[in-house]
Amino acid sequence: MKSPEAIINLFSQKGLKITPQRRLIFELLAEDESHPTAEELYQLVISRMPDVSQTTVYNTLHELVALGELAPVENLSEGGARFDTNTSNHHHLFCMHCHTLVDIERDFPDVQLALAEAKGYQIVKYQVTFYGVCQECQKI
Amino acid sequence: MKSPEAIINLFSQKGLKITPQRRLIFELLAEDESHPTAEELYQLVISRMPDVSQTTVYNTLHELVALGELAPVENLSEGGARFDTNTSNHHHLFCMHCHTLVDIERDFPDVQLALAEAKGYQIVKYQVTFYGVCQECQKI
DNA sequence: TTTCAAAATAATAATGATTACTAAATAATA
DNA sequence: TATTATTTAGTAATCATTATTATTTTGAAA
Repeated sequence: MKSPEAIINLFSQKGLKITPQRRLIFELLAEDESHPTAEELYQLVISRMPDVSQTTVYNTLHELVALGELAPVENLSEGGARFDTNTSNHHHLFCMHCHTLVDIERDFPDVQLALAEAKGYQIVKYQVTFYGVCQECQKI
Repeated sequence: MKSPEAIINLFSQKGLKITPQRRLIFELLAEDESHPTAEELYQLVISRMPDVSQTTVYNTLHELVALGELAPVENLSEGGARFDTNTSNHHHLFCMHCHTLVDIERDFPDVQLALAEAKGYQIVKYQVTFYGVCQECQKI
């Protein structure tokens, strides 16, 4: 995700206010690659600023998604929706055992649908998800 | 999905009982390609057999998934998890506007990760999802 | 066929994630 | 500094799903 400063500028431009709670959330997300759920982020937040409410976390996540700086991720794990701080088009590696999600920064240029195959859909993007078992879970 | 008769045999073999409710669910799913949610299937069910409970629908869906005859689908729409009656490895076309999901029966043989790219994961399968706008939604 | 144990059903309550609501606190601007 | 719109925390409400339980039904055995 963009730096906290960049996000702060964006929020200011849109007339959204900068609060200490939001500052902290921006900082936590800037260094995050774990595709956290709202709850996971909330736990992180209150470990540093104990009185922040869930509402604030949900609210800020929604603002970030609305601004296109954060993306909801399709996922199959429990515990709620996950968010991706990497909003560029990329792909995923999913551990079917522990539900960890890892980014893959590589293109698959041959993934193309012929016009007939697209069934009238106007294609915007595609996403490849690899399902497997991560190194840790293979040991178990 | 397999024919109702085939599913009935499977259930019998496993010691699961065949009820009129389950018969109906098997029939509805056999001819379904809409990737329904539990709720959507429940509505279909009660339109034909009004006293069936949600519990029964959820329960039967779970049994089918446990037997590998039905697959939960990753999805980004609201209204709960979707189920796929096509359990073979295939790909999807998703309308970002109306959230319709359509199967694509074609392979992308070049989607392969080199050992280093797999980051220690043991890959089981991969799934390509195309995001776009369906023909109906383009008109709006 | 009747009997019977195991399984399934319907109804209901409980849970977990998320959204809605609201009064009080705060940020940003004049 | 005063003002006003926004944000916050707390709470209740909602939606999808799971758990619980008493009753009913299935399917196999007598």
